[in-house]
Amino acid sequence: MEHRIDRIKKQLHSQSYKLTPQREATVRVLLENETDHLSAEDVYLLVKEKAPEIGLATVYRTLELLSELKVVDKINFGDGVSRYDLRKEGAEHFHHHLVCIECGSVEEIEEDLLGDVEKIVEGQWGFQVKDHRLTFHGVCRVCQTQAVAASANESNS
Amino acid sequence: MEHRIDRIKKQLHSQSYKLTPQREATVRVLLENETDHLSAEDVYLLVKEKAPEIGLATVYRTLELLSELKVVDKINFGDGVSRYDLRKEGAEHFHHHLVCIECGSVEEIEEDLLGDVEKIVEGQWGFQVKDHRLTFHGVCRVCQTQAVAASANESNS
DNA sequence: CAAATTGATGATAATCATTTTCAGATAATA
DNA sequence: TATTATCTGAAAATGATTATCATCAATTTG
Ligand SMILES: [Mn+2]
Ligand SMILES: [Mn+2]
Ligand SMILES: [Zn+2]
Ligand SMILES: [Zn+2]
Repeated sequence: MEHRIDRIKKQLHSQSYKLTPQREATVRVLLENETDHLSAEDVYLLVKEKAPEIGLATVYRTLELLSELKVVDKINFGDGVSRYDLRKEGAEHFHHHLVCIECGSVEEIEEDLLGDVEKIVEGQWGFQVKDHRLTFHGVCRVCQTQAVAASANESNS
Repeated sequence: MEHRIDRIKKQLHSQSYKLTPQREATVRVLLENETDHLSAEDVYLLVKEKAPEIGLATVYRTLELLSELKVVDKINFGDGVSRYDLRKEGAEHFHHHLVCIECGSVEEIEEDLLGDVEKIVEGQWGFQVKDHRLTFHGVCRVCQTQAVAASANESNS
């Protein structure tokens, strides 16, 4: 944890930005909720618990800054809000997401999986890939089992 | 063109929606600008040219309706607006996009390319894929050539 | 046919996420 | 220390989208 904050601190300094207390508190919240996909408002409420005087605008500014530095990725699942997702340390590309259309759960895939596809895109379209966004929409494991159970229930009622 | 409108008309009717003049005008604008990625406001301004009395709210309502019917896909490239993209006729999945980080151009890929990846996701994650969103961020062919030209220019100046 | 119901529309107001403004703090620099 | 640039919180502004509501047109009912 401290190690990752140090890392981010150095990244900020390398562009002559400072790790202010507000920024540090924000980064800590992101690290402590790494598996979630928090909106700016979500982050704001969590940061307020440890730094009650922080303003919402500062949270937005910090998230924007971390986005530029590629510490976080800004992502949009189609509800009206942007969500901020910590990039795994050393990851070249953004990770993928599985969004369940039944229950709304979001699962992550760390594996790249797109190596071959990117080769095709570079070769066939002459497009130099720097990053990607991939989201699958479908039915998660849990909802599949529930659907099976429901239909079984139906057929013997 | 008329053929595709007929198709959409039937799709609407099958859910007991009507193809009103406003809805038809909106669909026509989408068909006539198939390669673009229009925002609701964009669509509104274009529809106004052929049906000046239409209201913005109706355009939003129509786009929402077409979204439900999977006639269009609502997409978000990270600027603050939703864009609406006609789905190719008979296409099972949404097509992919190449967004240039230099010039902002957006290119489309109709080929699916994700068959293998989806097999892995279904097999390894037990996630039943229904649709996907894939966007590559990088440098388009045009900007690559310009970059080469610029650096060549630099080295012999 | 006349009356009643329904669905769709346009104008407007309301909502809500995000950005901007600005005056005051804080930290870096000379 | 004086100067300068950076950062901050509060509040106002912005801009996209949604909700409201009175009206209209088509459809159904009696
Ligand atoms: Mn994620
Ligand atoms: Mn497209
Ligand atoms: Zn689910
Ligand atoms: Zn380009």
